[in-house]
Amino acid sequence: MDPLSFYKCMAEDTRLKTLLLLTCVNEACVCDLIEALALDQPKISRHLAELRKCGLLQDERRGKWVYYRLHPALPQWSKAVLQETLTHNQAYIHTALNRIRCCQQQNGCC
Amino acid sequence: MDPLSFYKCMAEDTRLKTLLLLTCVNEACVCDLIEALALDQPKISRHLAELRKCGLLQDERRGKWVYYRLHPALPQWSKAVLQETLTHNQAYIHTALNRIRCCQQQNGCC
DNA sequence: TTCACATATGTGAAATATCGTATATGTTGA
DNA sequence: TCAACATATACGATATTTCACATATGTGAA
Repeated sequence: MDPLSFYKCMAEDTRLKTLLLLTCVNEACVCDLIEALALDQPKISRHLAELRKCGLLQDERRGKWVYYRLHPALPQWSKAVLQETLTHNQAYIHTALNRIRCCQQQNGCC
Repeated sequence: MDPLSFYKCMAEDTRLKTLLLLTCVNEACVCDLIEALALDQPKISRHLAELRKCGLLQDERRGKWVYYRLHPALPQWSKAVLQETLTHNQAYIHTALNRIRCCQQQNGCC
């Protein structure tokens, strides 16, 4: 994971929020993210695809749903960067975080 | 310093290297950076201007030269991110770092 | 096998970022 | 006041990113 591609991934609102959410909640399916970020499906999917292709996210299909999480092979320094950003920028993801937690409580996905 | 603008600044090669260099060497004048990154002057200046406008860098004129450093008011979390990135990505700035140190040893600027 | 649902992707348009070149500004010393 | 140097910026051209919309793919249930 070279630093430049890493930060290019972080340099867009949807992707940054997605990465921070997944730093916090471990995993989420696409429909969780659609709800949490209040965006349309193709937009989310496209950004997820980019994060996946860059090696930041891992996807796993379970039945009809696809779950995303931070890639386990993500280098320690980039995990630390994500964690530091998350911890000190609560306001930035506050709304999305609330929504995704709400989503995930009523289990059954969305 | 909202995280999105911060990471947009980090998402370009010249700017990322500049930020990492200044995390390491405290300050540098424009001509140091031109040498270190082996780029033309307008390109460096333009990126420095952007980093300055976003509040990441502080500039200070001393005679003919303008010195840049990380802005003292940069929030702690972003300094930590820079430091973490620098520490674990030596290869990425190795060449530029050698060049700028060489530059700065023969004092008199460049 | 067909339908409904979840997700992914193709495509061209629009927005944004970056660059090359020329030129402007600010400073020092003669 | 002028010349030389360091740095900044204006501007149009080009490259890159993002988007909207349509459509394709994959899955489970009936």
